[in-house]
Amino acid sequence: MSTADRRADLRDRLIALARVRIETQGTDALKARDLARASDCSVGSIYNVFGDMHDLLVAVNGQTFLALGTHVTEAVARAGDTDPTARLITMADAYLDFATRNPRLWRALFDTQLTMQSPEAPDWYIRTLDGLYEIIDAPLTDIFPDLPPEEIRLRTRALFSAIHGIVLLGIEQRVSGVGPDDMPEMIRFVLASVARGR
Amino acid sequence: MSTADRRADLRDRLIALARVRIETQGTDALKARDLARASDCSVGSIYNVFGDMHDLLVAVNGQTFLALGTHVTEAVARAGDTDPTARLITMADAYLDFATRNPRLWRALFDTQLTMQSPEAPDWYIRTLDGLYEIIDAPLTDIFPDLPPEEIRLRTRALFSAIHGIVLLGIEQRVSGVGPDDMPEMIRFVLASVARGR
DNA sequence: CTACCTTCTGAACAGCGTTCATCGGGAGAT
DNA sequence: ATCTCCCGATGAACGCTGTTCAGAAGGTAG
Repeated sequence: MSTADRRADLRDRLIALARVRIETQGTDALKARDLARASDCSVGSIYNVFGDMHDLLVAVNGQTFLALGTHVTEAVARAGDTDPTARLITMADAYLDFATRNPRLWRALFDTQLTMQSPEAPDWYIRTLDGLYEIIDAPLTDIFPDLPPEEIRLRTRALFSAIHGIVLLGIEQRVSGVGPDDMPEMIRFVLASVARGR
Repeated sequence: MSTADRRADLRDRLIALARVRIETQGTDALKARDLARASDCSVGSIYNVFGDMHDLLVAVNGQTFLALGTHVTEAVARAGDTDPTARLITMADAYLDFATRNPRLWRALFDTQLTMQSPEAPDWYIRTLDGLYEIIDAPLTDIFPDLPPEEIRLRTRALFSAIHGIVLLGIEQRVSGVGPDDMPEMIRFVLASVARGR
């Protein structure tokens, strides 16, 4: 077993352990010493595999982001809607469903402020997000057939951000009186309005 | 000068200093020792005034939240729009403007996860948010005169969350290709669609 | 078997929020 | 004015972080 293999092994083990920690206790539960103990290696070895703890969080987020993408994509494929409005709602519901079932992993995607230190987003991030955008572009193009692609994309980003905001504030229960039961109705209100605005 | 007065004084000084720290360097720059040095007191005194550092952050957020509320309210009053759609857009633009001009203070409002430890939101938080909701209710009632108040409030929360999402992802530049220039257009797209859905 | 290089190790370091035994100064009684 | 006493202020100390790096351990080539 080569050195590279062992490093890859440790890397996978650390990511798996880190994901469990985040899933069950949240991002703050990622501790170097705890992971070293659980993965049966020294704290120093973690830094041979990841530059720092933040890199490990990013690695977990990469898996989460991919899982989120397939969750939404499969929901759209499964529903097989032809009506563009229904397709938008299916996607938003799938997004809400993923966030509801994996609240801490989903939160972890956003509570790493990649805005401050590293302006350049990772490549996989751009590509995965772009894949998500493309499947939103499709129904929007059906609804607004006369708009140029860049106008479609602007609306795609607006809708994604809007749904994200509804899910975010809903899940955090930051907004008084918002129960999880209200969220599908809120999603339908926004998406149906947009679709009707043809 | 009584003890209570001195405590109140220190409290105000600490809040002011903390706000400057957050404004210029972000929430992570709130350090007990740094604040003690700057406010010319001991670290222990901070804990005589605030239960812990988180309480201090909440105090700063309280001021920020009030300022945000008046910023939006004044923008609506200044514009004096009669058209409900224009009023919604004025409010959303004011929200965006506040977040753009005070990005770190605005961020600080949300990166304290009040979701985990303290389920009960502070009283002032509920009341301020409710005041914000009421001024959104008004134009929405104009647009949907036949809806009962609770249906109006549901749409109010949906719109607030949606605009919040657009501003959030726009300001963090998390979403690839979103420039600050696009955000007013995205806001208008969502709000105009909703208003047209009368 | 030796010599060398790479990898792994965990004690050590700097810094954090928080606590609490200790101290000092102001308020009230004499 | 002086003495007590008590309560708020203090900052060293505690336990916890992430991160580093001198040295140990181990594998490999000669």
